[in-house]
Amino acid sequence: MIPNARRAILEKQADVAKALAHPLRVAIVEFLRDGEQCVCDIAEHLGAERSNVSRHLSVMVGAGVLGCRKEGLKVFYELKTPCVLRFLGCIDEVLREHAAHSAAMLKELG
Amino acid sequence: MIPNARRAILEKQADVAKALAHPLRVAIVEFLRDGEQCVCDIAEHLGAERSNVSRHLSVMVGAGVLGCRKEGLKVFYELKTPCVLRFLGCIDEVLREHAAHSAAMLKELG
DNA sequence: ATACTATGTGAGTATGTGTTCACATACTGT
DNA sequence: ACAGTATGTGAACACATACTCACATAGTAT
Repeated sequence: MIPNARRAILEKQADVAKALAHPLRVAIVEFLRDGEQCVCDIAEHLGAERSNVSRHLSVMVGAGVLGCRKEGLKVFYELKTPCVLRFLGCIDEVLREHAAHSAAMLKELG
Repeated sequence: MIPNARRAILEKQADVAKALAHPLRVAIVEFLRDGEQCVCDIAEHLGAERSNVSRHLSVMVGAGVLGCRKEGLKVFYELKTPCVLRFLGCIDEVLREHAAHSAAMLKELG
């Protein structure tokens, strides 16, 4: 049985993972790899609706993954910690491992 | 605009993140830190329904995060790569950063 | 064979999420 | 003041997800 305090932390941990649990959000994080960007440029880069991008961005801000800064009309979003990129690195490692395993299975079948 | 091949990869990356995007699944990964466990022991440890745990486990297997092994009546699940734990480490780092920022805000207010 | 245990799955329901549209807000510039 | 641009948000809808229950399957043991 898991104590109550632990459950609260588990939820926060899951929220951070959720922040990356959508293709557009992964793409946004990668686009922000080289520095802050405004909503309109992010939306154009993704080829997505601005209002939709705005929502995805606020999800990630809420989880603590992104920070933002207002400047005139525009709002610039940036990665809040570089470890988010290592995060993506871990994901890719899982995918590579998964792909390697599938390839081995295929070879096994002949 | 994002090319089609890239979109497919983004979905897989998001699926891996999704695999960790639930409190029970985070708890399962942490429980498997020290080695494989069967469904019934995982369910008991979490205080959750077996059928529910079984579903969560197959989500993670599908994403390439877990692997499983049958032995008699029981099925043992284990982490497929140690990088999943570094994954959790990154999450905790985001949370610490987030908490530190909130604490600084509070101090700012006096 | 029967009884028992561990696991997985179909169906149904409740809840959450993603997307779009229209509109509100906030700032810039004339 | 006005027009124009960037961003955010409420409402509505479609869709996905989580959970529970009941049941099926597969293995063990007597």
